[in-house]
Amino acid sequence: MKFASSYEPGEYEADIYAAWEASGAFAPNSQGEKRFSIVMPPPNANGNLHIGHGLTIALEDSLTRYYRLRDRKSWFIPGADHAGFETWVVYERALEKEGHTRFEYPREELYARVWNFVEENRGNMELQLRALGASCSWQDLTFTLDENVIRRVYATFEKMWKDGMVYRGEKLVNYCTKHQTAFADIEVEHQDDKGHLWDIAYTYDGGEIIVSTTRPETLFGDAAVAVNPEDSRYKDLIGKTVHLPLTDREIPIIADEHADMEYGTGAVKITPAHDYDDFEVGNRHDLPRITVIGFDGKMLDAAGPDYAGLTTAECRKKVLKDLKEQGLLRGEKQITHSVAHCYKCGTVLEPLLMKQWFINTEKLAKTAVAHLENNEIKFYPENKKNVLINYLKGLKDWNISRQIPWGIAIPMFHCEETDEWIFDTRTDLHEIEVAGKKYLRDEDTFDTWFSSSHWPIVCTDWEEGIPNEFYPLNVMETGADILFAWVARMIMMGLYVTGEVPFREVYLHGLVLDAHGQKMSKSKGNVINPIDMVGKYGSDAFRMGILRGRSAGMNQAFSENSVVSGRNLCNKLWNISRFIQSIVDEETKDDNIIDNIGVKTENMGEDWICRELDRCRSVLEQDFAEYRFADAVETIYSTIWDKYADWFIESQKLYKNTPLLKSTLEMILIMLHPFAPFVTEAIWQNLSWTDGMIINAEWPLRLEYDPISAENFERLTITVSEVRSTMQRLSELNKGKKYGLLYGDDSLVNDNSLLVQYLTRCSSINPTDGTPRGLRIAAPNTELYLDVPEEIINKYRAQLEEHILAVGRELDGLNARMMNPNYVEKAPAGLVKETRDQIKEKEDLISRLKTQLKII
RNA sequence: GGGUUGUUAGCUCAGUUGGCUAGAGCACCUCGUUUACACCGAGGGGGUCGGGGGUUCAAAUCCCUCACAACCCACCA
Repeated sequence: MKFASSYEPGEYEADIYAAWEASGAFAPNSQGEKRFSIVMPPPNANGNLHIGHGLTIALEDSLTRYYRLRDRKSWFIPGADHAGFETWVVYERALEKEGHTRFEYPREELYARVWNFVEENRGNMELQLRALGASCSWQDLTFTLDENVIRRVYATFEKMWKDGMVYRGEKLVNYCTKHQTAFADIEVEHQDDKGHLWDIAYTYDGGEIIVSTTRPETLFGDAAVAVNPEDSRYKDLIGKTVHLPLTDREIPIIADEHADMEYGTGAVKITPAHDYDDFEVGNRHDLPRITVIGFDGKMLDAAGPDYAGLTTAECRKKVLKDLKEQGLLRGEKQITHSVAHCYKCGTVLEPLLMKQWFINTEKLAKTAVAHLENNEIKFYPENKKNVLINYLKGLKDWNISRQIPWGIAIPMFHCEETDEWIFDTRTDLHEIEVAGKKYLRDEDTFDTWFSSSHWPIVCTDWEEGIPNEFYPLNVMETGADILFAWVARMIMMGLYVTGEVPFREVYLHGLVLDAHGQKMSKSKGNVINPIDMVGKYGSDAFRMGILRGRSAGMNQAFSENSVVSGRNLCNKLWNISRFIQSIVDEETKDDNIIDNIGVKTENMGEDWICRELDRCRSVLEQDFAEYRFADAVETIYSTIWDKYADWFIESQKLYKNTPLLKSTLEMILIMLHPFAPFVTEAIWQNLSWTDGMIINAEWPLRLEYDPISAENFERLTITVSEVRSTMQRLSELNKGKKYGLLYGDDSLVNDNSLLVQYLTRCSSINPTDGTPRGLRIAAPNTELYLDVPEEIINKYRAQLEEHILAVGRELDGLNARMMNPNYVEKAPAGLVKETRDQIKEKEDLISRLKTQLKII
């Protein structure tokens, strides 16, 4: 016997995965006409998978396995991300621990060191992907720093450079003085912080103007004081100059809408080099940009000898003290305002002027919007399309320079003599010579999203002019949280490079929250590790559990209970298989093999299960087409448990149709396989008659059955349930007592009396002798009595009367509906007929129940 | 400030274009060694679908409004 009494996932999973991998089943090697291509959002190469990856893999792998079963050339392309900044932070921390800093090494050496660091830590996440059952084509794994990725990114960048979409601009960037790099707007985390608002007097001949600021240390960079042009208080001052405190500078008072009359004193200091709004104001009024804070977060010489070299915090203190001494500090109040922080170290980001490479996104965004509005990409959930379009319509230029060595070097070289920039791919060199002139490489690297935006292109090896079978991807599955950062950019880049959208459909999953709907975070200590779940309940259980009760785009709690129910299903299926195998073994032993007879239904239970399995198949097909994973899991779950096991297997204990048992078991295994690949394969391998591996099996075809016969069985199940329920209630009145069944003019029960007796576990079953006695079973279209002695029925009387009243209330409701002429006239005919039928049914039921009372 | 989504059983969630008595898993209660399975079997309890209004023969579902929650974007001198 190959089947133990329960399924232990740990004993099978690793071997099964190894067997799949060795067989080459993950490659897109079907002979089918259609294809299915999907890429994995690359997890961090040197990290561990988190619960979100668990969800991603459950979704993507279920799809892949489904389409593989449907005989499509299915290609699930795995990836690994160099995770530029993420990895950099981890590495820098490691360096710090050893007592070093990045500034001790040249960039080339740092790059090599991080490469080794990643290489050493790599492989962990790949093992974890295997544990989750990802059936991805490992030989096609793409690393974000692979040769072909860099080549493609350079080609795009060159094209953009030639198209005039790349420019070098001095703009304010979000700068982390700890990590010493700039961030894109999208990477900035805003937090509400407590701060102070100080009022400072700027004096002029014969008066003063009070400005409010949260950042007095930037005062040295002030280029003007702005007031609102509508503000009558300051009308006469516009055009005059004021003295900038603690300096010997005079700055103009200008009129600009930016100054809010309602806020503070209505006058605001303008510091173009250290504030985004002020930068814009400065541009409008042609103000100088005076940088007073350095990249190390310390004050520069421009702040004056007393302040240069201080940190911003020290400087703020001193400025306030000095202002106070001079009597220029006029007020201080506490406020809460939102402040930009580094999402890694929490340092307050400093807006600093930097020369950076920018992509002009106007054309890219416009093209993307046009294709989106043309419905070339279908979104799940649907509303994300409009969210994306709105974002693209307001998109600003994209800063693609990052000041960290770990990434793809920007292929631009600068000649100091001529101040000219040229494109060149020889980024392994620090300096190059072209036409007798010396050029130095820009030290910066690309924003990771710039290279990641090529993901569908590089993973499918798309090349210009060469037909590519797998591009555009069938679907892009990723987190809703990176809709802007990634999905938007892939669409823009796909269109720019290939002229086509990079994928036909987008499925976005939400955040996986903890059991109480809280965001998981290390600091809260509520992080659930998917691999722990796999160890505890098995990979299949985790996959089904995380898909259950989850819909596109929504942040939803992770419930371990759902994983438990997944585990239970695996065991249930295991035992169903164990039972069927035992029947097959019996027959083999008796040398009574009837395999070659072929699969035929021989009784109504068999027709019924064929109908239910066929319905299940068609619901699953629909669910996969529309990405309704939770519904699919629930459908296959209830088909296996509530239908196949509870009714079909039970009835087969009387009628053994072995060929049908075998073929229907194969069918449920195959239908469950996309979600629970391991247990279905383990069973497939243990069954005596199956060939090959289930991963390569074929999705079931439409099943034939007799619908009338199937419907009869359905009726029988209702009758049986009613008998059981009645018996249970009686048993509460008369402990543990069993009763016999008597049937009257009822061909269904008559023809299937043994089955009815078996399923109801009643003590006997006989035809009535013409005069019915006992308690009539309330199920419709049946004449069946429980042979219960009168005194017990008397005890049951009150319950029965209550039941009749309840049915009567329902009947009243239905009658009221029919009395409404508008309903009869306007509701669909089918529905009205249904109501009529129901009324008849209720009336019949009441009469049956009343019979029970009369008999007494 | 702008936007998106949500509020359904004790908990986590379904409910696809309005239409049977609103469903599932887990939890709960009662009974149960019956040719697989106690990770089991049978039966059962539990919801005026966030509040209020409207449209309709009919609303958990559509519209308005209020409350609460989450997320995203922008911004707060």
